[in-house]
Amino acid sequence: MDTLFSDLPLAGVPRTTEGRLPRAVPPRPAADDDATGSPGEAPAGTAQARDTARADALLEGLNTEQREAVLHGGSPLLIVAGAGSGKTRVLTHRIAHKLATHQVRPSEVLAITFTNKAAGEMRERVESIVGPAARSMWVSTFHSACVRILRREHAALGMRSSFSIYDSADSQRLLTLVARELDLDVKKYPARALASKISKLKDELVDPDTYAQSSGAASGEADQFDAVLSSVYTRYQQRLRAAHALDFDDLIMTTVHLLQAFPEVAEHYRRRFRQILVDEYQDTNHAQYVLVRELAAAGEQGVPAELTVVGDADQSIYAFRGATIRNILEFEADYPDARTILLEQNYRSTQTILTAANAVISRNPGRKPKRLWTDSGAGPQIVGYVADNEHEEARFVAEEIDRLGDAEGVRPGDVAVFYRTNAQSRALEEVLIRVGLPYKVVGGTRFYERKEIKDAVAYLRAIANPDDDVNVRRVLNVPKRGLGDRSEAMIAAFAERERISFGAALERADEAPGVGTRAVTGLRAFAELMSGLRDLADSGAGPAEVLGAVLDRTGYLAELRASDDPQDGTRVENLAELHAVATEFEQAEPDGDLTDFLERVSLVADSDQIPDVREGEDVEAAVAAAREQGVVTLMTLHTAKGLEFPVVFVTGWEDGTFPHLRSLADPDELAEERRLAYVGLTRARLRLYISRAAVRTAWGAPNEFPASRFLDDVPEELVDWKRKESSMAVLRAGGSSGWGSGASAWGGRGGSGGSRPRRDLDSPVVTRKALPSTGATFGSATPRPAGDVPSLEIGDKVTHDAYGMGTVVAVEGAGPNAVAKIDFGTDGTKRLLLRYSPVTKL
DNA sequence: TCCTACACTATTTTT
DNA sequence: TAGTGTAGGA
Repeated sequence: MDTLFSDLPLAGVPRTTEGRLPRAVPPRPAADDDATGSPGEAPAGTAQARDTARADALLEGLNTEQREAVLHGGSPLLIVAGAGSGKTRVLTHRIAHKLATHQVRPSEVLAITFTNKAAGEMRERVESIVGPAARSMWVSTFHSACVRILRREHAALGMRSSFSIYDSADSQRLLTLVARELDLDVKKYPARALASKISKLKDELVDPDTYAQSSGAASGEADQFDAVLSSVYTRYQQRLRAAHALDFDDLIMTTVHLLQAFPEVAEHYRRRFRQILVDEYQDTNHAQYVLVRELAAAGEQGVPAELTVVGDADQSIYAFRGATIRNILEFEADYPDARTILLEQNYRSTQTILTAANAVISRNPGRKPKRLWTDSGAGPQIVGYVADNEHEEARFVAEEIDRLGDAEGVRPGDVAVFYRTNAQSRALEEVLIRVGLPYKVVGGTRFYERKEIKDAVAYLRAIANPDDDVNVRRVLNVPKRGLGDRSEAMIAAFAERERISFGAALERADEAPGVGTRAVTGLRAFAELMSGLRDLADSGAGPAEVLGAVLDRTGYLAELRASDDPQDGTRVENLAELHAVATEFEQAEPDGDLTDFLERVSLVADSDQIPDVREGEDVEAAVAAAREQGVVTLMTLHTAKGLEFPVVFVTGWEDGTFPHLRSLADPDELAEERRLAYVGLTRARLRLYISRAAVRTAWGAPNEFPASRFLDDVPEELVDWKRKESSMAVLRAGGSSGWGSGASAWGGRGGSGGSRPRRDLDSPVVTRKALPSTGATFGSATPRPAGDVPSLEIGDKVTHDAYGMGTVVAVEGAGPNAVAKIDFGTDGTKRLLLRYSPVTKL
């Protein structure tokens, strides 16, 4: 359906619109319109007929509401799109329809999403309908759109156009510098906390001056924390400005301020964008809301752009990052003549799944009623499972995937496993490795957050923007070149005194007081290194070449290659990957310079753009398998938003895991957890599994968790429980009383296993014997009795349940606390606490 | 200046 | 447990 017109020549779309509408914006140059290379002008009648046909075809296969959403015009539109209700389709068809009926030209369209991925998909889908003319639309994330505007208007802001973009790690670094400068107690004011406070202020468009006023800091009436925060914020912002840098939140806030401070700039964009669409509107924060409002305001010509927002308050799961459901709930109040269209028909899931999801979400207070439905039938029951611990849970998942493969031809690529926190992936991974199911973990530590990548990128940033203090200082002594804290502090002090940037001070290192001669030599060498690299970049070398020079000339690569730490091998590969990304960039954008590349890197931290080959994995086999069957996808519930899979496992339904412990006390946070559950459930198309573990090991210690309260909300008859109670619950019930006295009933039992200090509930030796639960000894969180710990020596061969064969390379400690360092070959070298590790001496 | 030992902390995170 | 950051010694 989306490719409906992919075979039609569509050059006529923009051409016939030319001059039809009086526009302040000059017609786009022919280059844009001629992109399809179609020669000559089609006869008007034919073109018109064709356009009409095309527009009509865009409505085919849509339900009534979808059709209305595509056709609506003349006032702001809110599309409340339930999960799986075909929202992207509606959005893309709406754009295509506006184009086909000449209500708008491609260059007048601004479509905003939250992820690059979503933007890419939308662009692709519109392009497949409309053709290459779609390329002159702005389809981008909030942040990219803002960068685009800011680069264009940098002069008005007094910034260089190659300004740096700081990600959250960079801003924390800068905040650490600021905190040190202000002599703050780092325990009392951790950079993390300061960063999050400042981020929130920026989300609310509160600049340092305003905050100084409103917090009372300016008049000395603020409490201590606010006063400190105020001065940190002020200083932080000064340093950003001096470094020609903007953090993520600045991108939005500064753009808003720009539009508000320079009416002629605002006017330009208001004239340009006549059709503004915002996806995932429930995830917008205040700053983004104001940005949209500014852009969609009526300009001097008095006609506001047509605004369409799409969202679902029930899928708002980013309140902790400043998103406010308010924006979507109050849309009609914000835009009084707005029209609201509800999309409730779901095209993704079975009715069983939808009923469960509806039931869970309906418990949220203050929610606008909405019920998803489908006409695709009930489908199979949801399968429930209660495991004794997370390893058992993982084993259940793996076995079930395997079984589905045999019984129903389900491929690994059809399956996704969700969990609340990243740490939960470990148990799952261990088992998947063991049973040989190919998988990938989406999210987690992302490519661009790895140390070596950040180092390399820091060099590039420092080259592109010599005043970028944070990045210059980051690489000053990386790799080690004898420039320690002292030298750095001296230069920083000198820079401060001279009111120049750190980078500029470096150039005059010999003038700086207090720097030893040896350090001066090193500093000078570093300054020369940097200016050599800058010359290279200025001479027109592409990002890949500059990157290559960085890695060579700094000795960074050489140092990694010389290292015998196996991790460093991976680092080299990652850098090679970065180089490949740069090369690709050069090919895709021959005109792009270093700044453009850095912008891409800063704004596209999308992990799934980088093929994630795990350590020790046979690359070719993985790729081949992935191509044929796909791989099981592991990710957090947050990451799962917007995706769908035929088979979905939502694991960890325990109070304390999901809903997360930190949310239990706060009704608002609990409501957000519930929405997260809703998001998770509605990802499933056909088969849905929910599972929980009675005992989960979280940061070292096993803990017992009761069943998630959300489970109570899933109607009983929808769930086929394969196992309804944990072994312990059964034991307890059989013992004396039920839940309440469980802990005491088990108190004092722990001593049986030996001298271990232990909690009363992790006596799995007993449990397992008492109840033949589910088979083989599992996982590593099951401590063995002290006598069972194998005594190992260097050189011993061992086998590990997950990692296979290995050789002991080091042993630390003895008895129950013995730790062995074991080389598992391709799986790397691991440090294992033997008491908790399934290691057997051979 | 660099290395090691210890202490601390520990959601979710589209950009 | 594991990863990170800070403090103190060589």
